[in-house]
Amino acid sequence: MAQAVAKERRKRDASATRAELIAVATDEFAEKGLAGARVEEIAMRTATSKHMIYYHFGSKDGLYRAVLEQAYEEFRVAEGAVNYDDLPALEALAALAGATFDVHAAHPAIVRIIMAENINRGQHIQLIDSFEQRELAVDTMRRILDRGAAEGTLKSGLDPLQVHLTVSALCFHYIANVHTFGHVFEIDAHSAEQMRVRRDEIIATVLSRCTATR
Amino acid sequence: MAQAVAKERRKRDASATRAELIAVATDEFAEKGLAGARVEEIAMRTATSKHMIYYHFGSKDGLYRAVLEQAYEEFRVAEGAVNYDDLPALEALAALAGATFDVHAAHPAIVRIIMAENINRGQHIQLIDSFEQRELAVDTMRRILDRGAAEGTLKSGLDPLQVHLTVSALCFHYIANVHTFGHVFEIDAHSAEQMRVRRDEIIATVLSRCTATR
Amino acid sequence: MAQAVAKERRKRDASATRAELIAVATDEFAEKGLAGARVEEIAMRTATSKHMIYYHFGSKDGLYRAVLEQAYEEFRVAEGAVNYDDLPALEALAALAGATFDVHAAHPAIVRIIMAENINRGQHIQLIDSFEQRELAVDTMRRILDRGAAEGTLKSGLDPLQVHLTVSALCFHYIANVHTFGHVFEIDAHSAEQMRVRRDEIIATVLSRCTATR
Amino acid sequence: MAQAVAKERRKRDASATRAELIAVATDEFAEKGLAGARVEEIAMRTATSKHMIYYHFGSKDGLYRAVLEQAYEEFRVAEGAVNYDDLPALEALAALAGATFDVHAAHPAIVRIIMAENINRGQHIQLIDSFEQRELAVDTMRRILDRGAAEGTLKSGLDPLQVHLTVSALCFHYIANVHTFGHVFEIDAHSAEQMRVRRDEIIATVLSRCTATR
DNA sequence: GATGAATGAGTGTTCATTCAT
DNA sequence: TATGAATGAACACTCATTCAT
Repeated sequence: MAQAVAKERRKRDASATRAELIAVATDEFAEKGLAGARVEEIAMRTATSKHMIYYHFGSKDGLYRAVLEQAYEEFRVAEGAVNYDDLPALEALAALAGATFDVHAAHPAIVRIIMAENINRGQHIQLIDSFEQRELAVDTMRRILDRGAAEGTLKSGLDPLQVHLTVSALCFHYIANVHTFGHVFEIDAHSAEQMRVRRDEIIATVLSRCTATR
Repeated sequence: MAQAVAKERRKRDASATRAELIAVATDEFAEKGLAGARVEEIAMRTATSKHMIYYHFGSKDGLYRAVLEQAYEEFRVAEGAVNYDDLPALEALAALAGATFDVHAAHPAIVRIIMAENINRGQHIQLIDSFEQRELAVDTMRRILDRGAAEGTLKSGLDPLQVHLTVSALCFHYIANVHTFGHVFEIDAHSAEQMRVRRDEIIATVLSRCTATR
Repeated sequence: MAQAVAKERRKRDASATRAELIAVATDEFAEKGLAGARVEEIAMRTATSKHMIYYHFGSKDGLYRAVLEQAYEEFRVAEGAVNYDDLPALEALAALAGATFDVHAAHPAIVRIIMAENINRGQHIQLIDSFEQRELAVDTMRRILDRGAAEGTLKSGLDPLQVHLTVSALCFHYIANVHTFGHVFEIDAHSAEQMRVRRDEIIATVLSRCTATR
Repeated sequence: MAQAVAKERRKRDASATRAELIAVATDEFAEKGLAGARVEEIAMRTATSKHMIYYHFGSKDGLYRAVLEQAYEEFRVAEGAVNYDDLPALEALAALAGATFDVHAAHPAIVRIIMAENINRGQHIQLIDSFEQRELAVDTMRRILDRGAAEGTLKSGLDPLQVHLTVSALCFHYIANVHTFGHVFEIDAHSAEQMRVRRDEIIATVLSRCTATR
C-alpha cells in the first residue's frame, strides 16, 4: 500500500517533471530557436537534471517535438473554447477573429515556436501525426460562413480555409513580427494602444472580406 | 590610369567577396537561423575562406547583420520598382498587393531571415540604423489611399500603416508559414494553383477592406 | 556505507583529474607561459580530455590560476617545513637561505610560473585572495632576526621584509635567469658545481648583511 | 643627385622604420611575452604596416630577436656609461650597485623581455652571437674588487662573477617580480619610497658582502 | 529517478604569414 | 616600399550525449 502510494507519487513526479521540462523548454526554444537553445540551460532552469531530458524525451529534438505538440494542443484547446454556433454569423466571425488575436497575444512563446519550426522547414512537425482534429478550425469557420450565407449577412462562395488563413495570418504576423516592423516603423507595437488598434483593424478587415454587399 | 583600373579591380574583388559571402550566408541563415547556420558551411560554399568572414564582417553576427541589411534593401528596392501613381487607386491597390505577394514569393530566403530575426527579438536589426527610407512603403500606401478617397473609389479615414501591415502580414505569412499550415491542413501550399488562389484571396481581402461601400 | 565509499571514490576521481590537469598544466605554463601554452597539448598529456579543463576550471585562465595558486601553496609548505626556532640565529639564517635556494632549485617550474605571472603584470594572482598566511615567510625571518639581535649575533634594526626579499631575489634569480646569463657568461649554470658555488655565495651574502660587526 | 637624396631619405626612412618597429615591439613583447604579443598589434601601433615586419625582420621571431639584441645593447651601454676606475673601490662598488638598480628601474620593459626569454629557455638569445663584449660587466666588477683588495678596503678572494650575479639578481628581481610580491606582501612596490628603501638595502647588502672585516 | 563526471566531435575565432598590386 | 586582401592551420571553447553510481 505504502509502495503503491510511493509509486503513485513517483509517477506523479515523473509527469510533473515532464511538464516542467516542457514549460521551460517552450520558453527556451521560443527565445532562441531549436539550434540556439541549450540543453544545459533548460535543465538548469528546472528542478531536475539534464539526464531527465534524455530519460523522458530521448534527445533535444525529442523534447522540441514534445514542446511543438503541446504548443499546437494549447492553441487548439483555446480556439475550441468558444462556441460560436449560438451567435449571429457576423458577430461570430468578429468574435472568432478577436479571440484568435487574443490567443496569439496571450501565447507569444507558442507563436515563436511555430516560427522556429517554419525555419526548420517543418521538419519536426511532420513527425507528429496527432492532428486528428486538425480541421477543427476550418470546420468552425465553415459553419460560420455557411450560416452567414444562409442568413444573408455574409457573402456566399467564400472558401473557409482561405478565410481561416487570413485570420491566422493577420493575428500571427502581428505577434510574430512585432520586433522587426516595430523597429522599421518606429512604433511601440507592444503597447496596449497599438494592440487594440491592430485588433480592431483585423476584425474590420475580416468582416469586410466576408460581408455581403447589397 | 592602369593603376586606377588595378585599384578598381582590387576593390571589386573585395566587394565581390563580400557579395558572395552575403549571398551564401543569406541562404544558410534562412535555412537554419542565426544559431543553426555554420560559419564553416558558409565558407565552404564560397570560393573564399572562413577567415574572410571575420576579415570583412568581424564575426558571425556581423555577417548576419550584413545579410539582414541587404535583405531589407532588396525588399525596399523591389517594392519601390513600380510606380503606382499613374494607376487608378483601386487598380494601384490591387497591383500593390499582388506585387507584394510576388516579391515575398520570389524571395523566400529573405522572408525566412526576417523570421529568424524576430526569433532573436530583433536584437540585430536594432543595430542597423540605415532605415532613412523606412517609411517609403507606408508613403506609397498613403498616396494610393488619399487618391482613392479623392476619387471616391476608396474609403476615407483608413490608416495607411494598418493597411500596409495587413498587406505585409497576408503575404509574409503565406510564404513564411507554408510548412506548418501545409502539414496541418494537408495541402501543397507551394503549388502554383494554391499560390494563385491565395494571391487572389489576398487582393480581394485588401480591396474589400478599402473599397468604399455605397 | 557502500554509498559513502562510492561517493568518496567519485570525489577522489574528480579531484584526481583536477590534480593531474594541474600537474601537467604547471609544466606547460612553466615551459611556454600563459599565452604560449596550448590547451590541447595539456589535455593530450593527461588521461582526460580537453573538455575536462573547462568542466573543472572554466577556462584556460581558470586552469592557470589553479596552477598559480598551487604553486604558491607548494612553496609555502616547503618553506614552512623546517622549524628554525630551535637553531641559533646565525645557523637558522644560513639554513633558511640554503633551504630557500634548495626549494627554488627543486621547483624550477614554479619559479617559471611566477615569472610568467609577472609578465602578465600579476593580473591573475590578484584574483586569488587565499594569502591569509602570506606573511609566514616574513614572520619566520622576523623571529630569526629578533633572536639574533637578542643573542648579539645578528645586527639589530634589520627589516625582515627586506632581508626576505634579498634571500628570495638571490635564489629566484639564479633559477629563473639561468638561461640568459648562462649564455651571456658562457658558463654551465645548471651544473652541480656551479649550483653549489652559487648556493654558498648566497648564504655568505645574506650572513654578511645580517651579521653584527664588532 | 636628387635621386641620391631620395635614396638617402628612403634609407633613413628604412632605418627609422626598423627603429620604430623595435621600439613598439619591445613594449609589446615585454607586456605579453613572445607568444602573447600580436604582429598586427605591433604593426598597428607604428606608422608602418605589418608587411614591413616581414620585410625587415623576416618573421615574428626575427623581430623578437632584434628586440632582444637591442635590449642587451641598451643595458650594456648604460652599464658602461660610468667610469668607476676613478673612484675609491668602496664608493665604486656602491655606485655600481646603485647604477645597476637605476638602469633596471629605468628600463622595466627590457627586464620583462629578459624574463620572457628565460621562459623560452633562452632559445632565441642563443642565436645571437654578438656578445663580444659580454664580459664587460664582469671585468668592471673585477677591476673594482682587485683595486679594493689592493687598497685593503674590500675582501680579497671574491669571485667577480658571483658578486656581479648578486648585484644583477637583487636589482633584476625587484623590478621583475614587483607584481607578485607586491600582491603577496601587500605593499606598493612601485612607490618611490619603497624603491629608495630597496635600493639602499641592495647597496648595503653588496657592500656587506665585499667589505673587509678587521 | 537523480547526480556529477566524462566524451568527442565540432564551433566561432585568431594569427602568423603571403600575395597582388 | 607600401597596402589591402587572402590563406590555412591552429586555437580556445561549447555542446549534445553518455556513463557510473
